[in-house]
Amino acid sequence: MISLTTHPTQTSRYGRGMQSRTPAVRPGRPRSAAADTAILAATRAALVELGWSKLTLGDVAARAGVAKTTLYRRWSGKNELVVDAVAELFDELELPDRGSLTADIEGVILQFAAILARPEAKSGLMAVVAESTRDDALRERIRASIVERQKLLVLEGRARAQQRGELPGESDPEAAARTADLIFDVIAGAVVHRALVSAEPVDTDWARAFTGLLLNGLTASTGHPPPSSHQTSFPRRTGAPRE
Amino acid sequence: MISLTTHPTQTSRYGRGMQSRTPAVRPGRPRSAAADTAILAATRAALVELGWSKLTLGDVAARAGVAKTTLYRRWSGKNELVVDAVAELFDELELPDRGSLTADIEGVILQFAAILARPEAKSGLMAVVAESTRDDALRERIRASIVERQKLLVLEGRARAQQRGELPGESDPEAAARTADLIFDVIAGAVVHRALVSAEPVDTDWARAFTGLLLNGLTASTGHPPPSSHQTSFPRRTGAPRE
DNA sequence: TCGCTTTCGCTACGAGTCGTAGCGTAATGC
DNA sequence: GCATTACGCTACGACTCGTAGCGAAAGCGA
Repeated sequence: MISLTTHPTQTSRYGRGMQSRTPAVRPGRPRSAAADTAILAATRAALVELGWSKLTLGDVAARAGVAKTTLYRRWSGKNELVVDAVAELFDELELPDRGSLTADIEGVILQFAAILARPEAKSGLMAVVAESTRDDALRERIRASIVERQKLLVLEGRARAQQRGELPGESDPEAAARTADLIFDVIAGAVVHRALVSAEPVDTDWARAFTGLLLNGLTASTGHPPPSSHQTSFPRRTGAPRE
Repeated sequence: MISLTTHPTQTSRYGRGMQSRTPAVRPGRPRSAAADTAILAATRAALVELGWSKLTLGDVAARAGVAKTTLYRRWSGKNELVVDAVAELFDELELPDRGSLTADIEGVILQFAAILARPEAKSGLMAVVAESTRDDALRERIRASIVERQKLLVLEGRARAQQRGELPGESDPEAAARTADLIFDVIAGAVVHRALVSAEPVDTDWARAFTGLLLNGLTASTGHPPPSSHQTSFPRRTGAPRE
């Protein structure tokens, strides 16, 4: 929660975390931080009720109890506003140590899917990504506030797996970075495609099958689902399997 | 090429290939098939120049040399029009036999990426997918005219690989279908994510690395260096197609 | 308490888009 | 000829956009 009416906001216009070194205190009336949270919440509510295309800034302003001009003073348009509103949904994304690489991957898949299942994320995220194909500044905003945090989970999970001895250490740092980018695109892309394009649920069964594919590959585990135990061809799972 | 002015179009409004058994010939003046192709081409041109958000139906009509009302008589709105316009881009998608599963996968990845690299596909496809999260009819239209054709390639590639002995035959048809859906989401999702979210090129290097991951899994081949160096605690089922 | 500065709420505005209605005309089949 | 449908064109109300201008409010320092 942001402290209320104490310090100026100035995170919204300049893009989450950018925190460009502007003078800490400016003369004049400070911007209401409460208005920021109200606007972003109103934006998500409007996304749920109306979806991206029918969402208007006038409507958002009315929901937030704020003048339309105030909205335009803080965000340059619909795209930037929705990015910030959706980005807050990803604050809950984290990677608790579940004891094994398999469990960690399954966990992050399900967490990511849980966010994507929310209607305000569905309709908002894809729309701004679509817009970002013609707007470099918007893409950078998305990358900094949403994508980068997801990628960090991949790096964290790999480091943890290497520490456990489940994955070999990396000799070439450049190749390691490429591999991490690849893994990230595969995981995030597959989950998004399953949830939004195929429009089928990302449940534990799917997450388990996907994780098996990711670790063992096609040639090993095609069409041999676990007989009755929910264990794949993997020999061991160290951590306690979340009851 | 569609034959010109001979038979009524009636594919556009009812969705590519649906071909509902309407009376083959209706009384009155038939719809101009030439207008259809002109409108769809104009839509793609407008997507390139303006992008999704700034594309207006009035502009498309003007480009196509057609009255705006004609456009509304054939398509119910922007979404449906763009789906049909983008769907034609996927007509070139096919799966020539490249001799091995590895080569087939790499080939389809690069083909798919080549389509996604075109600006009219970039900005249009993601936008309609975003809209489809709140419009079941639109999602079905996308599925029938775009997604299903991609999925067929996966099935074809697997059948070919099984015939070569590169993949085991499927005993349970239901599990086989689930696996095919999984593979499809992984491939299509990863390519889309790489191209649109990460905004980095899908070149042969990336396609090769991705294919390697897909076939062998993470535990085997992370990175280019010799696979013999570090071995994990996991048993490796390699190479030979287990019957 | 008084200025100074910036934000806020409000109203109003021109510009642009939307989707539809109405009309006369063109193209097909009977 | 007839009936039926598609087409081009014009016009329209409704809506959204993004901005401008204004007076009031909320901070800070003297």
